[in-house]
Amino acid sequence: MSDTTATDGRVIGERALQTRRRILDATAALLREQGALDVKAMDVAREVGTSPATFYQYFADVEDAIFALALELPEKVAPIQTQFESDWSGPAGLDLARQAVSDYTDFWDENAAVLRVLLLRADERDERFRQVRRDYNAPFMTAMVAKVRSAQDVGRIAGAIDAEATAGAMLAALDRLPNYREGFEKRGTSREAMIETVARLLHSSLTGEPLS
Amino acid sequence: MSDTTATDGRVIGERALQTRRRILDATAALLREQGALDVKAMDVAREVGTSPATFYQYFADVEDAIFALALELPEKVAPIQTQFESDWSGPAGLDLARQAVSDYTDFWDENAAVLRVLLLRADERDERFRQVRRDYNAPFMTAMVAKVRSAQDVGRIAGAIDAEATAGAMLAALDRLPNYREGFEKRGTSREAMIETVARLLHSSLTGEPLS
DNA sequence: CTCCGGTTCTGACACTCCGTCAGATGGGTG
DNA sequence: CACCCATCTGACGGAGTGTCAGAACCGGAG
Repeated sequence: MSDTTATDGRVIGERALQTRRRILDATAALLREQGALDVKAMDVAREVGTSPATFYQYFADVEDAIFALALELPEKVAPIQTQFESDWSGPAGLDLARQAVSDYTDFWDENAAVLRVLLLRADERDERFRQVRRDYNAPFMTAMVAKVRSAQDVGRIAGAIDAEATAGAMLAALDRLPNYREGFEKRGTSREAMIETVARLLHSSLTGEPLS
Repeated sequence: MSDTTATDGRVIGERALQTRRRILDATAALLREQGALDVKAMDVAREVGTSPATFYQYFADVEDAIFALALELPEKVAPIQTQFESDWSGPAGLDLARQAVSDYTDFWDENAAVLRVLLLRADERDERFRQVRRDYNAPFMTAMVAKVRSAQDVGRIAGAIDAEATAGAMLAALDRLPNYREGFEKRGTSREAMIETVARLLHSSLTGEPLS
């Protein structure tokens, strides 16, 4: 699975790799411009300046191309995931949380179109998208669950709290709020205020330290 | 706008209303079964046992039909929204929060397919879906923002916290977690544990009372 | 330089779906 | 029963889908 292949299973060479890449880039661009429901294989082919048949040489359909884009996300997000692994206790921890939330928000802004399809198809129970969502989420979840558990160990967070659910709720906030930012800004909540607040919620919910 | 019309603007009668309804129900069913990217106008027509032309008499395309389904959500969710308006302070408040979270989760389970498209298209900046999302969200947001503000007034929550962002984060948790439930259950977190935890997070974040 | 063999690309096609119309259908009313 | 108007649909031109067989391309080998 580590070699990239054509739809017939053939391992592809340098020239083909470049074509495949141009198709992926065009798919990402159209996804951003037109939304997930409107991207046609033929649009992508036109955009790349190639024949539709070429598109089908590399991807079974548009969803398959978006899936390939989604496969690239876990790797891209890895540096941010490590930020969630450091110790967030104490006031310095709040700074770390701020940075992490800010970076994650930036990441969302850059990859929103693909992330939305990834989440949508995973929510719709498509197994392969679910697998990618797991790969994508797992490091965040593991890191955040560990924070909650260790706060529970020292009695800072009640045992009745479920660590997984807490981590999931925080990830939910991180994943949906970038989509609301524009609305927030219209009503006077700046990006910074949003990040500050979410960072505090994360910090408090994960470490059990008071919401200062 | 209060009368339901055909695509040519004509106000429609009883028989047509029933046809329209059957089309909407079939759309909802296919949406649940196949996911948003795969529903074709022709599939819907086949499902209803009618000609495709009939579909286009009532809806411009599949998205338009889903939009009509989304329009029905704000009304359906109203009873749950009022639960967010009561006073959640004190331990009795936690009970109210539990009930609200539980009901909202049920609502999501029943309307997941349409909700997902509503959020997706609104996130993709489609203006009419945005409008519906606003109508849908506003009562939740208003109620939750008010809770945070009044907690801030009595000094329970710091002024550096943004009330809108807090409410948004909680709504985010409510909107995404139902989609993760299956995964949670596989890893040992029951629906009840999830609801309990989210209820506590909401209660604590919105009232400023400690995460007990 | 030219020819060769494998790789990559595409024209052409059959099929399905889209979206529109003019006209057929049907059920309520006098 | 006959009419009328709301409703439905057959039929069509156009666009997108997906598949081939063969054309174009490219990097050696001679």
